[in-house]
Amino acid sequence: MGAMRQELPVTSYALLGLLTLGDDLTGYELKQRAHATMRFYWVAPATSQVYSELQRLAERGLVRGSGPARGRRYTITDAGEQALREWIARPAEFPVLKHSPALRLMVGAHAEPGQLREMLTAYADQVRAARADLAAVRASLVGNDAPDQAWFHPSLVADWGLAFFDSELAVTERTLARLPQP
Amino acid sequence: MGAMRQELPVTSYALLGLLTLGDDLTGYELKQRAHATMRFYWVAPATSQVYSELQRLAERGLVRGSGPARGRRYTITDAGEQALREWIARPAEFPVLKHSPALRLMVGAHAEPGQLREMLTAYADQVRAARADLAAVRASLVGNDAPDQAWFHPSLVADWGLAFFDSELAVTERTLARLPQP
DNA sequence: ACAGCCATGTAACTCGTTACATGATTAC
DNA sequence: GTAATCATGTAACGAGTTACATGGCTGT
Repeated sequence: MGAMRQELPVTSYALLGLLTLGDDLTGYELKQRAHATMRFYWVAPATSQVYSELQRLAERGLVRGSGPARGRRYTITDAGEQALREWIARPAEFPVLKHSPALRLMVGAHAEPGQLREMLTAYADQVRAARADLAAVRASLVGNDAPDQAWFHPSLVADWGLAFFDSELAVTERTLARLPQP
Repeated sequence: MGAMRQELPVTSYALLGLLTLGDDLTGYELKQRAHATMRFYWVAPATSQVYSELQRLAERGLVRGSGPARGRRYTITDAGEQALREWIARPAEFPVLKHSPALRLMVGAHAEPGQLREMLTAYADQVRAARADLAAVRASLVGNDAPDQAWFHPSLVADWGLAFFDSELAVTERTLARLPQP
């Protein structure tokens, strides 16, 4: 019967991907996991979206829910794994960055003196906090992150994120040093 | 006459900010400028959105259009500059990254061998191309980028973007080296 | 008993996109 | 003359958000 191969947004594949790591999840747990890990290099969808996305994936036959309506656990199906493999093979979109501190810096000529310094130091603090969160995630993968183990690819991505945060910190400090001193 | 201080999305301020650099622009030119510069750290809005955004900004009194309907040029108003200053002073949102290559890497366990290498080398090429585009923008600012000159802040942002691309390139290569060799 | 977390959804809305339409001007 | 670029929009749509509603379970 017809494959009903409608296009799905990337976030659908992201959630589908989370279901391939570890075991079956409820919608609630999936939302938690997305927030804990995926938010560092993709957006973490709103709670309501996780549920509607799961329904759509179930309609498409890419996940299967089992158990009572409350506490129902979702598993990726063979068709889901197939769809995921096809998505991986497609050319990757170029990353989209929405960098509000940089945007503010661009119009910094209109800021009061000192405002940019404040903004950048606050940003550096946020980056350090995010980096610490991600470092904790990365630490939890240690011991199972060899090339033939389950957390190999997730740990590659976590390291990527850590490098991004390190780069952001370095640039922020370099930029602070280039601003007119108070 | 109440201030009609409705919230605006960040993209509105981004476009408003572009109008403070250089001279008045038509919608068409604004779209070009956004694509040439802003896309590196914010999304470049679709053409149609630029026009509707300009209409909204005009309704709010933040920009003023003058001239015939065709070729009309928009200037930021005093109220617009005020709104921009207030926006700069607000706490900056944490950057949002939608990193499709990293997302694919996360589920790399389901990819055919070699697929990840292909994806990452293709990504590195894209990054190099984007970096070259941005480097050209940066070069055009040289000579007017001292702290008291017009392109000081834009050049800070351009350098930020170049550092981001350099970091991405380095991480991509490091990740390639960690993948099982073919 | 009450707070907080677990768990699932609906409704309304905004942002931003693609596809399309239209026509003028410029380059070759 | 015809292709490309300049220039401005409308319409339909989709993704994703916030606000809200509902109720069970758990710890204190």
